[in-house]
Formats: sequence, structure tokens, C-alpha cells
Amino acid sequence: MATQGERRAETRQRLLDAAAELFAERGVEGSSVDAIAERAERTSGAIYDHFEGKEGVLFALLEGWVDDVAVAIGAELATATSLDERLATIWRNVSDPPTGDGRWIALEHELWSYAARNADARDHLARRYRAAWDGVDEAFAGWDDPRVPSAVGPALIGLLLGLEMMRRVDPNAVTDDMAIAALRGVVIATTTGVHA
Amino acid sequence: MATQGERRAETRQRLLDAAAELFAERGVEGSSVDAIAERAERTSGAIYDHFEGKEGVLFALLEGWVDDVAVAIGAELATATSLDERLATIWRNVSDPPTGDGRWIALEHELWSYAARNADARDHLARRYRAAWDGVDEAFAGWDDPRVPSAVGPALIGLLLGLEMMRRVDPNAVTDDMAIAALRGVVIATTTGVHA
DNA sequence: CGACTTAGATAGGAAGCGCTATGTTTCCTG
DNA sequence: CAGGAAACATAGCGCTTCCTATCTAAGTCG
Repeated sequence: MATQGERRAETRQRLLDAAAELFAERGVEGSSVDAIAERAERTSGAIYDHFEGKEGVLFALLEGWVDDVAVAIGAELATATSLDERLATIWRNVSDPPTGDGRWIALEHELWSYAARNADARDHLARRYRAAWDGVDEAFAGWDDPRVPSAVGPALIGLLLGLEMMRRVDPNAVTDDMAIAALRGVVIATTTGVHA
Repeated sequence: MATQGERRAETRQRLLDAAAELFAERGVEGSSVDAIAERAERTSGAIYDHFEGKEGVLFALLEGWVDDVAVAIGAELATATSLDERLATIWRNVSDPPTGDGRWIALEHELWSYAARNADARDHLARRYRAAWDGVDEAFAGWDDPRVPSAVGPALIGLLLGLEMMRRVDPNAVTDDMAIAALRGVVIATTTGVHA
């Protein structure tokens, strides 16, 4: 038989996967603890043992999951050279992510809604976004004019989220070319100077 | 005493206001019918008489509410002349709307999450966004190059939503100047031509 | 191999949910 | 002013929810 550690690790992963699916499908509040456990082929007792309830599962997801995408983008970015290549890389990873088959935006939305009324979750989310902003700032620092205090991070991350939201409403309304053009516009506008 | 029509109209408005507050505070699923009724100083019976349950309240909010902002922006836009003036007008109405004191983004988020798992709500939302896109397209049509099929609508609306989301995480991260610069970048990038 | 620990199952309680059926009050109409 | 309809209140049914207390089987270690 498997060792206890392996056993526990597998149960944990099963619960996380099941929760990610259900949260994306039905929302956090729409997913019962029992439903998560059932999809993971475990019982609610396991959830209360591993995490401390539904909220704990959410936080665990929050910790581990988006980091993966950030890492993936970071790795790919190193190989890109031109601005448009970089933007295309970012956009591709957002619009067609390597893992989670598009569930991420629904999950991200859930986290947002949840964070809007939960201080702990809000802190988590804020930290994550600030880290993302810094990453973007660093990636584009000095691309055009390094003297200007960078404001590209929030604008670019915001545009990415907004574009993906619009794409969910109508996939045809957001073409790759259009997205990259918009991203380029934002990068240039927020790095070459703040205003007239 | 007030006429029956007036009485009914006031109850309806009370219920809508209470629901908008609660949905923004606790989410749609987190707000019980009784809680909505209680905040409106009515009972759940009134809700089932006016609308046909919680979902009906949501749809009623969806119908009547965002239109107001669109109308307000439309009216103000008529007086603006330069591109930056127009963008400033739009951004001001988004970041500091005339009604609802900033609840709108939370409510919008709720609608999104809800629409993600409800076909009817999804249709509502899609129609609204398409109307918004068309409005933007019309407002900026021919600003630079009328021959290009317009794609500014989804990009600009998306950026507005994304910027507001970032601003909720950290108000200082999104200055007005930065927002307008980003908006200008997107407008120019998506109207002057699609790509290289 | 026996003592102990750990992982997770099981069962159930208390509370909250949406919704309906029925009751009461208020207004309108003839 | 009587009768009816409209507007909302009340009470409660049936179901689901989260969570805890308790128990069992599997693994670990001296």
C-alpha cells in the first residue's frame, strides 16, 4: 500500500482539483462542502481535516494555482525579444492558458467576488496583484523611457483581465491581433510619458 | 394616503435599492430573500409579488440600472470635443459614478459570476455589453480612420473594467492621468489600424 | 507483534434557505 | 358605502447547508 504521506497528498490534490472545478462551475457559495468531497471521491470529513472548511480550500487554491501561470509566462518571456512577441506571449497565456482549460477567469472572478466581502481573501488577492504589477513593471522597465515612474503594471494587467472578460461575452469580439494592438497601445502610452 | 400605484412603486424601488446594496455587500447567493425584504422594510411576500423571486430582482436591476450610467455618459460626451476630454469624461463616470457610490463594480462582478452559470442572465449581460461596444464604436468611429472595422468597443470597455478592478485593489495604483493615458493608447491602437 | 497515531468515514444536529398558501389590510369602483 | 381587487404580511413546509463528535481501519514504530 501507499505510505501515509502519499495517501494524504493524493487526497489533498483530489480535493483541490474538485474544488477548482466546482468553484468555477457553480461559484464558491454555490458549491457545498459535500459536493466538493463527493467529486473528489472523499467525504466532507477529509476537507475539515486537510483544510478547515470551504474557505481554507479557497485560500489553498489561491496560494498555489496562479503562481503556476506567472511562472509559465515568466519562463516564456525570457525567450521573446521584440515588444510584440512579448505581448503575444502574454496574451496567449491568458487567452489560452496551459493548464485549467480556461477555468481561471471564472475562478478569478469568484475570488474577486469573495474577496469583496472578506478581508483575509482581499489581502491575499491584493498581494498577488501587486506582485503581478511588479513583474510587469520589471519586464517593461526601460523599454522606452526608464525615468518615468512605471504605471504599466496595473494598466496592462487590468487590460488583460478586461479583454478576457469581453472575450467570454463574445469570443469573436476580441481577436488576437486586436488584443495585441490594444496591449501595445497601453504599454506605449503608460511608459513613454504620463500625459501631455 | 398615497394611491395604490404610488405605494406599489415605492415598495418596488425600496426592494430594488435594498437588493442592490445587499448583492454588492454579500453577493447574490449570500443575500437571502428575507434579508432583502427586511432591509427594504417589507416582507418576502412583497418580493414574490413584485418580481418572481430573487432571480427576478436581479434581472430587474440588470435592466434598469446600468442604462442610467450609459445615458449619463452619453449626455456628457456630447459636450466634449477633444479625444482626451472624451476619455476623461468616460473615466470620471466610471471611477466616480454619479449614483450608487461605487457599488457598481461589485454589482457588476456579481452579475458576471451569476451569469457564468445561468444562461438567461448571460444573455442579458451579453446584450448589454454589445450595446456598450456599439455605443463606443459609434462615438469613436472615424476619429482616425473610418475604413478600419472598429474594434475599439470591446477593448475600451474591457480596459475600463480592468482599470476599475485594479483601482479597487490599490486606489493609488491607478491615477486619473495614467488611466486616461492608457485609454488613449487603446483608442489609438485599435482605430488607426489592426496590426503591422 | 503490540501500542499508538493518523486519515478519513459516518451520522446527525442546528440553522438557514427559497418558496407557497393563506390571511389581512388598504385602496378603488360602481 | 358595499364589494372586490390589489398590495403586502404571516406562517410554515421541505430541503440543503456547514460543521462536529464519534468511530474504524490503516499505517508507524519500539
